[in-house]
Amino acid sequence: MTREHPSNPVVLDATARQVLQVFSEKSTALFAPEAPVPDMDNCPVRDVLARVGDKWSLLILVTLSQKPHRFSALQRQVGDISKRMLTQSLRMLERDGLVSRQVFPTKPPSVEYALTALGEAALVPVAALLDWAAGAHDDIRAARRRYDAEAG
Amino acid sequence: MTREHPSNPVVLDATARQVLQVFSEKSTALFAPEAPVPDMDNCPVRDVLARVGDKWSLLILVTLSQKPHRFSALQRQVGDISKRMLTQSLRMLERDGLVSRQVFPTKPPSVEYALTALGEAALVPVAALLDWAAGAHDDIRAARRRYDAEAG
DNA sequence: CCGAATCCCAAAAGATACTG
DNA sequence: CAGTATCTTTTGGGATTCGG
Repeated sequence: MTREHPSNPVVLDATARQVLQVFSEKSTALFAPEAPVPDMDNCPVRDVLARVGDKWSLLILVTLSQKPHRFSALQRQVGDISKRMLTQSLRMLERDGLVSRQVFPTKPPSVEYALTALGEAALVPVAALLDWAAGAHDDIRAARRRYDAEAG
Repeated sequence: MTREHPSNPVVLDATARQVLQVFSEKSTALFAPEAPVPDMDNCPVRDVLARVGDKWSLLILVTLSQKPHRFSALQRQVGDISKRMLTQSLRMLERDGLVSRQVFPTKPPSVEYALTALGEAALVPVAALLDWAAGAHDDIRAARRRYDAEAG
């Protein structure tokens, strides 16, 4: 399988590329005299990738995409997540407007978490990425075997 | 802006959802008596998300999508990445078959990194995700302001 | 039942110095 | 130039305890 240089010129469109420039915070870090805030707030990609990349957020979003869940039900469904991380993850998702939190002042109280419209929209490109990942998995494993074989 | 429950039933297709089930390694962890390998190898999603989620891989892939780069050029382009992390990230990307590494035994030696066909293919769904992130950024920031305002 | 607060460990990643 | 080796700092995340 002799691999030639892929010469397709462009993969990313202009928007994506520009967005990724912002992904690196170097420029603002260099220009800021006192670096007021490492402005995570100004970078859309870091925002979204921070959620996609962490261990639990995606799993929570997917679970909620099936139906709204209460805290404990959510924990059981996800399985091996601690209350601490579940709370923490939910707070971040709620803060970003991807998940809604509604308290029912019953006794004992119950809290219901659900996806917002924004949260559902987020899952669309994420699902596309996962589909690609599923399809490319064999290629990746093959590449990995090759690599590990020739250079242990 | 009163937000009602989003009631669109399905966001993820079957493949994506099934794939995400595997994302959690709980089941295998529970069933394995001695847990031989936490089989990262058998989970396509963890594989790909591990790359997408970390700080540098995406930036490297995008930089390489413009043209092949040598090691130092790549480091300068990315900006604030250390040689250590650049090496480490490149090794993972190479191992997964997303990036190729070609050594020219000149003196001093030079090494050229480039995207493989698989690497370029990966950028397609990634770009879609980034586009969504760029579009949703305003909504996310707005949600964040609201959240921080009402519950400092 | 839902969560906040604290402690503590292990992994990730930056800084620095050295090598073929 | 293109890394490797080592050290230190930072972060993520589990366990436990407490409160509303």
